[in-house]
Amino acid sequence: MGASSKIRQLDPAAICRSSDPLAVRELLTKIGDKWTIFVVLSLDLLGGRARFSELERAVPGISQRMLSSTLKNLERDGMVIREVFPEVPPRVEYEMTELGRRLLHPTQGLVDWAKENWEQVREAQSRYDER
Amino acid sequence: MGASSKIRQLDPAAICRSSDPLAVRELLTKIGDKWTIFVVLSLDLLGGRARFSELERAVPGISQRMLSSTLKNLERDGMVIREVFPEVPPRVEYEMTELGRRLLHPTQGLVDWAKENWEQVREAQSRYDER
DNA sequence: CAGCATCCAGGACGATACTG
DNA sequence: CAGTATCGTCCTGGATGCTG
Repeated sequence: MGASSKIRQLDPAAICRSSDPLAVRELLTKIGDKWTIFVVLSLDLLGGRARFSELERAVPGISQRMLSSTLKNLERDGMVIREVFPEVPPRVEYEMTELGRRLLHPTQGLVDWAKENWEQVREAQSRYDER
Repeated sequence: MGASSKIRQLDPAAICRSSDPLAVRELLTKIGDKWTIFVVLSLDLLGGRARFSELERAVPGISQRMLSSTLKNLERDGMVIREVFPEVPPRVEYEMTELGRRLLHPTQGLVDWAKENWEQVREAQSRYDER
């Protein structure tokens, strides 16, 4: 991109005008929730395909309720596909879609940023709280 | 850690081990809230420095309460600096720090992703809801 | 195994009113 | 102008127990 180099700015107003005023914020809010990013990263780590219990183990601290709900949202958003095998005991596998995989790049950018800067953030917080 | 270039993967477990298990998620949750990204983008748009009322106008729909609270968090995290001018009527200016500016790149990545993919997400949701 | 149903506590957020 | 205070609502998410 960068064809018209003029529109290289970040324009919140433009964001709000781009088709749907709520679209961007909605997507950002989605992946900003407590578990989505970790589930997405874990699923990718597990080769892009895993079953429920594998994810449960891969994401320490997540409850069944939240894993279930997070996966359901991801499925609804087209990020993962849920496949049920008619077996006993039941087996369910979740696979990342192409759309889901595209989320990995910007996510990685955020994770890197967080890793590189969280210490400075902590220091700033300490300084702030001292007063 | 990180010496071996093999560790180029996204490892949630590694994320959890990197100094503080909650750090990454905490930062992600922060910028995933309802207003932070828009305030950051707007402040950048306004030249990296603006007063309260300018931001209020730049971020449509935000209330004084939320703008105030969002700015306070950003200040605490070292993303912006709050400068009070002892005048009548009072004037307060907020300026982005270097740390805050560093947040812009990954944020832009997310915004781009959201813009490029929200339509596909909508379609997926429609298909899902039809059943 | 892979979940759903229920209950509950805490926080996010909006609306409104007030102030140095 | 740049907030704070207060109130009420909605939603998130944790804990627990039950099921096909």
